[in-house]
Amino acid sequence: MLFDATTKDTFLNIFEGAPERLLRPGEMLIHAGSEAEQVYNILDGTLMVSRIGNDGRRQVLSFLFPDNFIGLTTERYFFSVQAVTKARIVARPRVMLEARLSEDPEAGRAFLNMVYRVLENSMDLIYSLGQRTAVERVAVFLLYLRNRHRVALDLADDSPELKTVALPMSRQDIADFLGLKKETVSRSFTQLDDRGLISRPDNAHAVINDLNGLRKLAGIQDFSSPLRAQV
Amino acid sequence: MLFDATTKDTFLNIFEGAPERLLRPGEMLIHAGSEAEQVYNILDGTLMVSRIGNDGRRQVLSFLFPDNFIGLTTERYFFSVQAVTKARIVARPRVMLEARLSEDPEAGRAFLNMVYRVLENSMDLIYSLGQRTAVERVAVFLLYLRNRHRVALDLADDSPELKTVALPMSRQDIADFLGLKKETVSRSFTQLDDRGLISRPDNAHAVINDLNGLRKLAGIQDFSSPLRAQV
DNA sequence: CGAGGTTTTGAGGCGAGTCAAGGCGTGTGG
DNA sequence: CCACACGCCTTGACTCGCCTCAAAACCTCG
Repeated sequence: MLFDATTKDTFLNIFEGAPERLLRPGEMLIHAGSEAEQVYNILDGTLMVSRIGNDGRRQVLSFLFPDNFIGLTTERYFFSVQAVTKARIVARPRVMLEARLSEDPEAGRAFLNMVYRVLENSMDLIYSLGQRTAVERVAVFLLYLRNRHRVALDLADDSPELKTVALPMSRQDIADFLGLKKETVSRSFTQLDDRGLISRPDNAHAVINDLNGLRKLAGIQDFSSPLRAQV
Repeated sequence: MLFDATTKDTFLNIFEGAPERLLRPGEMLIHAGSEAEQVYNILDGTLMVSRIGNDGRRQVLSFLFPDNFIGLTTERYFFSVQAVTKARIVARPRVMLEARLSEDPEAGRAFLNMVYRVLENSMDLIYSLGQRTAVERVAVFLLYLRNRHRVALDLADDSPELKTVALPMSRQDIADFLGLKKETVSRSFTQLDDRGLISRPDNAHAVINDLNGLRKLAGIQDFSSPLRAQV
């Protein structure tokens, strides 16, 4: 859930009336190392934040969805951003954001809260990569997507709309996010299916049959933190 | 390098004249889930940020050193902080920080920059955990400590003081940081030693004999980003 | 309907984990 | 000042989970 900005944060109003841009699937929006002159907000579609080593290894840092903010850096981007699906975004010069943040303490606070959420999510990912097994990682991944969907549409936790989670990204993308190989991701899905926790109508969707079972497997309600009541 | 605040950031002046507190090795400063009423700055010693699953698995998120800031959250802490060595810290109410940040845009900017550095470092860790092998992780870990030392003392990259890096934390702590088991950490150190990259005068120190070799192994100068010229 | 790409499944290998023993360093008490 | 005990680190032998390489199944789209 890196880089998100839920509940229509105040600072997002800088994007009102901003110029739109369309991205085709796979199109690069930001190359790591480039100057961070623009910041963006997503209107529609799924994007992907990643970092690529010079030997070709790729780590996906986050998936981005509508209303997510892109631009968490100063000067230069230290990550790349790429469209997963066809996407629609709006752009503003970074200076406009900065002006807004320093003139309005309320916007500054909202922005900082958004950054804290990003940080917390990156810690969740660190925990997954460092401590969880392959199946567990895939289980939390599904819950993570479910939760993204939930907050984006502002739904109740038991809303029937959340039974199905969309998987717009490839197995390779998921693998690079979870620190696994695509074959292992595939096998883990199969295993969750065999255990009766999910079913798969097609490659781009997973249906959650046993939410509590998934949560138990994922070890959610962890971290002895009342904050993270559910994911 | 999570949670650091190098180059004496402006906002740190809230800690001038703040009450000191001493921590014994192993002492808890923050329990995950507790209210974030205070923020801290480290004067002396090494601390450790971690998250613990309810099955006992522990992920160390970051090590903290003098001048590092502690308190990146709103409301409640979603991580624990614990002393590694004997440590001296100063504390201020979080509201004092918030007042400072909203009244002085310059402090706000400095604070945000610090948070961006923390984010960038957590991405480095994510890359390590997701993509690197055991020896590679240990190699970057040594370079990471070296760099912490370098910025803390404001030394040149080739300063002879940086030949030796201190390892105040246990092998278990390192293992939980790098997503490995302590035996694997130990074997990786041995391997770096055998390859002639480092030598180990004692358990709490490593001497870097071949900096370029270590960097090459770590795949630093990665991410096609001019920013990260060296670590 | 066929071609190319993606996903799944299978067989075998390897890197890191597990379990266990031995070494080393530190601190304490004789 | 030495002896011993305790905790931590290292090393060894073996296991297992994920990776690698390869083939088959499935989708998508011309």
